[in-house]
Order: sequence, then C-alpha cells, then structure tokens
Amino acid sequence: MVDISTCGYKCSKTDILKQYTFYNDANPELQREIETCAQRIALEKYDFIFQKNSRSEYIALLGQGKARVYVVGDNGREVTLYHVSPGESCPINILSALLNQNIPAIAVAETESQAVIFRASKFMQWVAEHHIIRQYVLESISLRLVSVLTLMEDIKFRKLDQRLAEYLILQFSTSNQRPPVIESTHEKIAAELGSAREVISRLLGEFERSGGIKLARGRIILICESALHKLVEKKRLSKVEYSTGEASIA
Amino acid sequence: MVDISTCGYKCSKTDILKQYTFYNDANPELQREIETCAQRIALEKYDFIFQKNSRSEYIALLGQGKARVYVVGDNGREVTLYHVSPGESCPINILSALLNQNIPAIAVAETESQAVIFRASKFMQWVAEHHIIRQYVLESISLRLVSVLTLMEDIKFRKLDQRLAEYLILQFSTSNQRPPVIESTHEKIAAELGSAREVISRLLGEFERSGGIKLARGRIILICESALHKLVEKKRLSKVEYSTGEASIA
DNA sequence: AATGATGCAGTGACAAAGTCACATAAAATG
DNA sequence: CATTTTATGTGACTTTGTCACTGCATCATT
Repeated sequence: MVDISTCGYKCSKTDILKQYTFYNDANPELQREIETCAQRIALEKYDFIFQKNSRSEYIALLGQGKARVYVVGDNGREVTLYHVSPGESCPINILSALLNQNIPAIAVAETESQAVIFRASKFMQWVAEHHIIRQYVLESISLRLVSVLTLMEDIKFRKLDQRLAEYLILQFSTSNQRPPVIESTHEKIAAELGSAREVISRLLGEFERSGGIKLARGRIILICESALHKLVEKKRLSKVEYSTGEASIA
Repeated sequence: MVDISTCGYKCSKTDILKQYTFYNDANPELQREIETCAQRIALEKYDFIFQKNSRSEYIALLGQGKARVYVVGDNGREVTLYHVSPGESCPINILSALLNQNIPAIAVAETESQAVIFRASKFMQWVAEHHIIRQYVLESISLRLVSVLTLMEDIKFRKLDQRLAEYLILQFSTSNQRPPVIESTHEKIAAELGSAREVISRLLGEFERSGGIKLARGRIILICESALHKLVEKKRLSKVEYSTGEASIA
C-alpha cells in the first residue's frame, strides 16, 4: 500500500474528481459535499479491487491508473469484460454496491493507481437528489452494457485471427516506440481475448511467418501494419438487412 | 395486430401493472398517474419489439406473453441473451430509451403478448421523483447484467453437452405432459444456446443413443432424466480459492 | 392419391479453436 | 554461472463450427 501522505503529484481528491463530468457539472455545493465524502485510496499493481461473489459498500472512481474487469472459468481461463480508466466507472461496482449484491466479476489494478471511494449509501442519496449523478450512473451502465454485448458478439461470431489482429493494431497504436512494440505476454493477450495461450501463440506464429510482426520474449514488434489490416478486413461484409416486424415500440 | 377492444380477459392496464412490484408499492397518487400514462399494446407471435440499432422513446412492460432478447451474427447465428416475462423488464429497452441511444440487440415476442408502454421522458421523471421506481430500474438492470455475465461464463467455460443437458432438464420440467416433452426445433435450441443447428442435432443424437431422450420431428421426449443429470454433473468441481488482494474496496 | 413445397433433421468432410502434455529457451535470482 | 521461474513452441487429440448436401415428414393443392 502506497503511503498517501507522501504523494503530492496529481494526487489530491479534486485532481481525481476533476476527471469526472458529473463532478465538473455539479453545483459548488454538491462539489463540496462530494469532496468531503471522498476517501482517497492507493492501489498497487495487481491489487484486487473487488473479488467475485464478495460485496462492497463502496463505489470507486479511478483518478490515475487502469483497472481490468474480468471473469474466470474453472480451468483458470479468463475473459476480460472491459477496462476502466480515469473518468470512467464500473457498473458492476456501482450496481453491486448500490443494491448490496454479490459482485459477479473480478477487478484488478493493472498499474499502480489512485482512486477515491464513496459509501454506497451516500452515493445512492446523490443519485436520488441530483439529475447529473443519475444521468452519469445510467450512462456509464449503458456504455458498458453495450460494450459487453459487443464483446459477446465478437466472441461468438468473429474469428479469433481477426480479433487478434484488431487487438494488435490497437495496442501498437498506443506504443510510442518506433517501430511500435507491444510489451505483453501471449498469456495476457489470451486473457484479454478470452482465448487460450497456445492458440494465441500459434496465431502469432502465423502472423510472424506472414511478415506482419516479429516475436520476442514478452514483446511483439510491428513489421507491416497493412498485413494485419488485411487480416481484419478478410470476410467482413456487414449485412444490414432488416425483416420488418408488425407491432414494435422502436 | 390484435384488436384491443375485443380482448376482455386479463387485459386491462391495471391487470398488467399489478404484476409489477413498483406499481403495487407505489402510493395511490403515483399509481393513478402510471395508469393514466400507460398505453396498451398487443403483440402477435414473432412481432419485433425492437430492432438492433433502432431507437425507441418507449419503455415496454409485458403483462402477458414472453419476449426473447438476442444478438445475431453476420452468418445468421443467434445468441439468446435473456427472456422477459410479465413482471420483469428489459434493461436494454430501459437504458436505450432513457438515454435515447441505439438499441444494441433485438427483441421479439415469443408468444402473443399484451403490454403497456410509457414515454421514456415520463418514466425518467418517475425515476427522478420516486425511490421505488429508481430501485426497480437499478435492480432489474443489475439482475440482467448478472445473467448476461453468467451466460458469458457458460459460453466460454462450459462444454456444450453440459449446457444442452441442463437446458433440456429445465425445459422438461415445465412440460405438463407425461412423459415430459419439449416442443421445439434443433434450430431454436441452437439459438437459445448460441450454437449451430448441426451441432445440437449431433449432441441430441448422442443423448438419444445413450438412452436419455427420444427424438421426433419438432419434439423431444424425456426417457431417463438421470442420464441427463449425469451429463450435467460430469466435471463440475467448483474451485473456490481466492488469492488475497492487498488493497481492496470489497 | 399423386404432386410439390416447405421446413426439419441427419451426415460426412473439413476448418477453427481449445486441451493436454510436454520440450525448449530466455530472463531473473542468488 | 547454476538454478529457478516464466515465456514460448509443438504435436496429438477433442470439441465446436461450417459447408454442402440428403432424406424425410407435413401440409396444401390438384
């Protein structure tokens, strides 16, 4: 656990809160109340934020760092549901805390992180009293619900090589090295995509042989981005053909 | 579209609303307002309730019948996300309507159905003003989020034969015939489980050969329930072993 | 009763992905 | 530099999905 008193940089409660729209849009009175109720916590890399089937009376908002929310199967395989960055929130946390229900997933800090937490009861009161907070909660839930459904579609309907190529392109794009590099293991990539390590290794091997990337231990180097793009585009004729229902609310 | 004026049985707005806890728990004044704002609609079997990427300014509550909410892939394969029965609600509908966002799934009436609808703006107002409504909305969202995550785990981590056997047992248990019968096609079962028809056919063939069921066109007859239970139990040692995180809000 | 149309189920060959049991190799540690 | 840990490679096999069919039951129409 990081000693809070010693960390001065980008670490005050308000610095964290300022990254959240609902705080910025709140009236000064509410802002002051939010500040007062916020408790600071620090997380080290790989700290658990919540565990499956546990309960929490706190809602956490990340100010720095990144969290990964995922589910695990009996065999130890994982599927990453989504990542939470500063300014975002986690509906699993919010809903479970507000309703005091078992948490149906796991969250860990992917990096050293700074956050504030609120008692669920206090937060629920704000949800009741302030349209801004209510809107924020509903929007963040909706956002993640959509992303989880998209993930579901990806997992069921898209080929793994396409998803992997897409993932690599995205990760390369966040690299500041030249040529772009991903510092990760096959194991971690498998957990991201909900696959098995061996399968990822095999596919990466193919990608390497076809000249798109170069593999090294714990590192993937981009050689030819268009080769990866070709993999993603392969078979992607989106069918947008609706049968017309009779009665409908939409 | 069924002619509303001619249907007398179990069809008044209040009959529908009485199946919802938030209505029953509401004060008389709110009850009256809900009744006033509710508009009746009738749905025939296979009517679409909402389409993917459409929008709706209405929130629908089912009073009779059943709806299926699902996603479809390019190849036409489907995954059923959940079913909505009277007294329940659909967070995809609620969230999309309240936030006026694109609907990320499809819903159809599985049977002839009766429902009431509300304008989203009115409903949002109730969410703001009444704790009962707010609680209902959050609870129903949470319920479905958990069920979708459970579905995700099932899809990724459990073998199809186990899921199928479990599904059959559940369906047989709702049959009022002796011996129990499921009136459905392999195609529909595949859509429920997010698999392909051929795969379901194969597995059902195995189940028949091993004496658990008897197959007929559009019909599955239960022969030996314990044979199915054996399939479900096969490999199911739930691992409940937590690694203990350092800092945690739960 | 014969004719087709339609929807449902069965099958065989193959491809994609997951599983298992290893071997090997690169870093990290002492 | 020897040992341990962690990451990766690989082959054999199972499960699931895909494709291209075939056959068969049911229903409606001659």
